[in-house]
Amino acid sequence: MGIHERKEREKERRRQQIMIAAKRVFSANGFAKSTMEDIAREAELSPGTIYLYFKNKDELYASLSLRILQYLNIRLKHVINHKGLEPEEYVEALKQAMYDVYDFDPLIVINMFQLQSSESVKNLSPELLSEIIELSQNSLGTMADIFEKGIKKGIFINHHPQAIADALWGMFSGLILWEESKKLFHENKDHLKPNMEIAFELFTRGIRLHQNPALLKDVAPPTPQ
Amino acid sequence: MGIHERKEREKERRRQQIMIAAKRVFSANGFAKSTMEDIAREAELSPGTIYLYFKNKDELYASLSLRILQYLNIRLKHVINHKGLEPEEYVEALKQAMYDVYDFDPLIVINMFQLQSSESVKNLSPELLSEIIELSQNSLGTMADIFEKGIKKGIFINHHPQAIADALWGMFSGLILWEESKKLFHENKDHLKPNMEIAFELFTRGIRLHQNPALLKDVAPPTPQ
Amino acid sequence: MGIHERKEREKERRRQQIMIAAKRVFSANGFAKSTMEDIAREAELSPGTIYLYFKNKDELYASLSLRILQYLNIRLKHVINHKGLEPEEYVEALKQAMYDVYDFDPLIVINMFQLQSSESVKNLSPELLSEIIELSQNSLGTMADIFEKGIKKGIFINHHPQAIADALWGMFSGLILWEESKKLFHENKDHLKPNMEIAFELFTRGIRLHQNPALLKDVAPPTPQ
Amino acid sequence: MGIHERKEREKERRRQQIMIAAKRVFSANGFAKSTMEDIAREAELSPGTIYLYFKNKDELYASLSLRILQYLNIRLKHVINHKGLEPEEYVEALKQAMYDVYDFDPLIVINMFQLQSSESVKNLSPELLSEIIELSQNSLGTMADIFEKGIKKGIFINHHPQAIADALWGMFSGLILWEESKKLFHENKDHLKPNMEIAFELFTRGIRLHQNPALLKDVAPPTPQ
DNA sequence: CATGAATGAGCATTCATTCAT
DNA sequence: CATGAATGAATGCTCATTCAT
Repeated sequence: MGIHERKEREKERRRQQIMIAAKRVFSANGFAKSTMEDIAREAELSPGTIYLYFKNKDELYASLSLRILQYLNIRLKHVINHKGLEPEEYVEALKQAMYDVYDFDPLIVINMFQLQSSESVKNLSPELLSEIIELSQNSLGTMADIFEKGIKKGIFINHHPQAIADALWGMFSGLILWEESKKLFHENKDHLKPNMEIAFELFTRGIRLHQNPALLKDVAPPTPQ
Repeated sequence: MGIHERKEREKERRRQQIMIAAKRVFSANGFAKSTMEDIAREAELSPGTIYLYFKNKDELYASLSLRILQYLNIRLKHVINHKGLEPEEYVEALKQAMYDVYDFDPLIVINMFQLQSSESVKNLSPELLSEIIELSQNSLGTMADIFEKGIKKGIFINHHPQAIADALWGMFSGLILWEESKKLFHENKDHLKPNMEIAFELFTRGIRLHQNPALLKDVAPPTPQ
Repeated sequence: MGIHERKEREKERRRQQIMIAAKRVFSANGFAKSTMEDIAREAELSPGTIYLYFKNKDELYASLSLRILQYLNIRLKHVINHKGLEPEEYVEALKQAMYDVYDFDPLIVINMFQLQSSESVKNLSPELLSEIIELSQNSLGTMADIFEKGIKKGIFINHHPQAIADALWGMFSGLILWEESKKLFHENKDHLKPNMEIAFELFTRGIRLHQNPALLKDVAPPTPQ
Repeated sequence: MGIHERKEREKERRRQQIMIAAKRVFSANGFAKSTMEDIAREAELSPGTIYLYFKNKDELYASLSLRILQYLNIRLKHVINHKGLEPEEYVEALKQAMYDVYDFDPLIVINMFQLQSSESVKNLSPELLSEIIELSQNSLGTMADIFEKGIKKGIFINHHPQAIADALWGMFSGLILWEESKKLFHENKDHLKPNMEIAFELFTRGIRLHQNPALLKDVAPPTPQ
């Protein structure tokens, strides 16, 4: 391994170190209430060092979104590359991929929505911004591909695949956000996984054209009162 | 009407005026990048005046969430108070209520999640905070009540009603957020309503134990290829 | 006097107060080593207040140059408006005007040259910049007009009037700068006035076509040794 | 040549390399807006290396002034050592020396005045400071010697020679500064040399007791209007 | 009540300087 | 010697908040 390559690797490690610290701080305090010094302290670096790796606070923030998108994208690629599965199996794999994304970084999905500020977008380098855009398009596109398989096979409901993908992703991220805010206000323990399980089940039931009676066995209707 | 009452009314009008301005500014720039002066200018008031009506920036921000929750709560009360409907009809009314919430204030749902910061919560008056908590619990509880009706009647899938309500709310707000961020990055026109329509359809299909063949007529499966 | 007018006047007073403080601080420490807090302290104001009156440090700095240019311009206008003088008398009045400029603000002429940085220019508002440019052109133009009178009358040497004006202004400001730096290094007391007196005498002797023997009486050549 | 001597020479080359880069950067951006990294990049060295040759930014800056003073001093020594010239010829040689200084480093004369900051002086090593002081005294003294010759011969006006030298130096450096600032603001092309030519002519006319009619041939008065 | 000028603590960012390699 | 990553103190600037009018 050349000296250049080692340096490059070291540099990447630093970026990761900073991003991990930033994730923690932003997740705990939100963007506005997190200071670069907080993040530096968490990363056990000096404030100046952070600016060697990230142009500014907004860009550091956005990089966290990029990171989760990259992971999502990779996981989705894996799913779609797994040939010869039935549509139902693809959806199951998709669900698992999304769970993994959640496990990879439960809170950070929130951040993607905080990029909502057009002021923030101004501070991002065009490269970073376009990378985020491309990855999010790719990811949703891959999800849509999965649904398209089922629709073509006549197993899933005949809606525009992209709309189905949007609905799933919206539900997924919305639930995470929702649980987070419940945690904040209601101090409830995280029962997100179970909730998400239910949501996914409802969703996949919803897209199937023909319900599988076997799936209903656990949810037999109560005796009407 | 007494003079006191008139004053009270006038005061409330001012609060509304400020909140409307705040909504616009926060929606456009996010919490961190919005200044009190921006809001004051938008409200055609002086910065000082805002502090006569709201304790601080965090509280003004949180008040927006309270407002949408109040509206949601009222609409949900209306639904549940409408006696004698079938569960399916309740769900349909619920959907309509949520659309109305979205129409009432399309962007502000986002704000509720920006309260994520525990730093922000510290700056809220206990009254405001508990009001928010109570209203959100009430709202979700009412939604759960609706689903419970269907479950008891054996029409809906037998899951904990609260979990179903959470899933629906997560999906609803997640979609709004998702569409917002798409607007920002992809400059797409808002096809949120259609997307939300599809999402709700999938969701309600998912909770029903027996699919209504009539509902499938528009979505007949394509001839398998 | 209307309330608006009084406010305007108050505002102008503040600007002056800040500029006086800024002049002192910049003169003592130079641009780089002067901090906005230093200036605020000197002005007995808070740092934030300065930014209500000046966009940034560069603009505050440049405003000092504008101020001296405004004064110079006014004084020069007075000279040229004084009709019916002989060219020699105009030059004498010009000299006096420049002395007054020097008395008005001995050190600040220096600042005009520190604007030398193109980086600084980028931070100036276009209005301020163009005002500075216009005033300096006006001032030099007026000076040139004075020399032109003498040239037309055949009393002064026939050079382009603007070049003569440039030479005079260069000499004037150069001497101030030179004395300043001598003060710094040599800790000499200010004998600028006498030096400037001599410089002006040499200069005016230089532009006259026919020397007035009377003027030489004080400077009779020493007996050759 | 010993190995030590070669090393010494190599070291000196590096110092020159850095100073040339520093000159460019400081001239373009001024002291405040120039960073050590800018200079390092311009010198194709690393920031750390600069500190092997210069104690700090202020000292690097001051060294530029020292350099020009050294050159000026050498040139002036040459003039005064040229025995047997007439005073007029000495002045002509002096003028040429100053032009050469200007050619050697047109912009850097400016820097000498930026040392105006007493804060900067604090950061200089006493040796450097005293060297600057000594050289500037020497240079001006040498110039004074030249004028003294003419005064003693009864050719030049009988003023204190040092005052005449100051006037000339002030005029010279002031013109450079003035042209520089005109370049910045007015975007004029550099007609400094012609302007300086005129200034010198006026000056030397001014110091001569008896005007040489031959010198006026190019500047015959226009026919009075 | 309303104002908006003033505040000053707070923060993002810079950059001269250092030092391990 | 040379490097350049890391430092962290310094500083320009912002902006939530106050308060005299």
